[in-house]
Amino acid sequence: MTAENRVYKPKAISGFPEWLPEYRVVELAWLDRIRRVFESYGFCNIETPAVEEVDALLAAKGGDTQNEIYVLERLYADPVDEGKEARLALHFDLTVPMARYVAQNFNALVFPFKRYQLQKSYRGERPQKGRYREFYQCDIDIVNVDALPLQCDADLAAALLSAYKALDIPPVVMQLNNRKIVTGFLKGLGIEDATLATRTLDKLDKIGAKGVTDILSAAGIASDKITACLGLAAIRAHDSAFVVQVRALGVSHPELDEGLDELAFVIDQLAPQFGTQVLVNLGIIRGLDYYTGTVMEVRFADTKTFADLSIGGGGRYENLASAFINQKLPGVGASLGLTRLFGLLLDKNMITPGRKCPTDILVVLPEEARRTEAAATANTLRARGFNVELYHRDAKIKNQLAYAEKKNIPFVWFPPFKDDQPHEVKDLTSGQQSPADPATWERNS
RNA sequence: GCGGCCGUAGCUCAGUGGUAGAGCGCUUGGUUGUGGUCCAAGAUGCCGUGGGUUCAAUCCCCAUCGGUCGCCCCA
Repeated sequence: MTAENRVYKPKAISGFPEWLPEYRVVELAWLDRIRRVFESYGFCNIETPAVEEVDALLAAKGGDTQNEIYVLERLYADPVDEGKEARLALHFDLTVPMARYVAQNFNALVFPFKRYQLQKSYRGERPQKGRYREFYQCDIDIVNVDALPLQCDADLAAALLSAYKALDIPPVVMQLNNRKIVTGFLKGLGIEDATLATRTLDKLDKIGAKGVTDILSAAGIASDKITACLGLAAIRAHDSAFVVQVRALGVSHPELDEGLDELAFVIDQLAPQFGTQVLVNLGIIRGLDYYTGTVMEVRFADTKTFADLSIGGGGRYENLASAFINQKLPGVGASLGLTRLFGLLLDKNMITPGRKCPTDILVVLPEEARRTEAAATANTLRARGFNVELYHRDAKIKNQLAYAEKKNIPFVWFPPFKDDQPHEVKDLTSGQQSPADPATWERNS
């Protein structure tokens, strides 16, 4: 082995998934179906650049996402240019770019603005199960000026859940809550540090009631208040029956009342269409601080098989674009985590692979002297809408057939091997072969 | 940013202090124009990288890089 034929051994870059053609074709089909569902609810598509200005991302930051931002730089940047151009970074979600887009095109858009985006997002974090550094997000949002009717929360949740239902995946459940219920409840109890309390309650499933109690009592919260919080977080319902259960805890606050009314409205809108696929779960909080009302989270119904990973979610935000425009723009948005969803199912061998190539017909090359003729046959078939490959070299028929077999090409076309011989087509599934005319042949003839 | 485990052929993995193997895959052949099976032959490895211990390291020790799982946070 000499230095010159030494290869750079390729390796997978952790967190940047890529699939084989037979799986990519499935992913593409899913993207198509999701798109169809979103459009069926009247959402229009936009695409924003992979990058935003760093300052724009930071201005609208939500949570701790800023330390996950990938910054763009030139490998050999000219020091003279330094500082002349705004620093760019890859977007970590699609909500911030959308907010910037809405602010920028404010006069040209019609409100309420309903849009979807199917694009990749980038996060510089340590990858692990179900977590990627480059991943598809299928985002839908509704944004309006000044006020956004609660009906939009229900519509958006319906559009999101319908997208999952359009895919060949195990059953999912959408869990719903309203931030105002949680914050109002905490205020009613007189708990000051709402952030700590909500964040801790959000981990209830993971660390258990004891874990939550330990953390909250260490923060100086009285045990009867902790018990009340745990009682709230334990409430589940498929309809507005949860309101009575919350009232029974004996806490009252105007914000709590507001949240209860809102969530009751949303669940009553969704229950007739989705039944038990929507679930009020007052233990769902979600991390992002900018949510102010409805929050939703989608998971597989079978939490044992798929861990308890969220495969999508979103919520209501009162003023998303305040960093970009002096207008009040409330919205509701959600994201379907396609890459996570796909990756989880792939791990479990639950994705049925598609074909390895789109080719419908392989045209056999009988011998070099008949190449022009065979190429003409291929073109005739292409013109009629078939996906056609002409075998790429003069080879034994056996090899040409084996190629078709390996690539899952369903039909092999035999042009004449001798003058005055008819064309023949072979169905590789059945093995049957019969004379055919390239100008008139149909698949199921 | 922190912790656990792991790095041997394209893939999945065995293995030994004296420089390596299997299965799958790949290439070719089993004659004249026909695949999947079967049979035969063949190619492919700085045993992640750097240092240390040793007569000798793929194996032991250290470091480093990479992978993976978890914490944090999130789709």
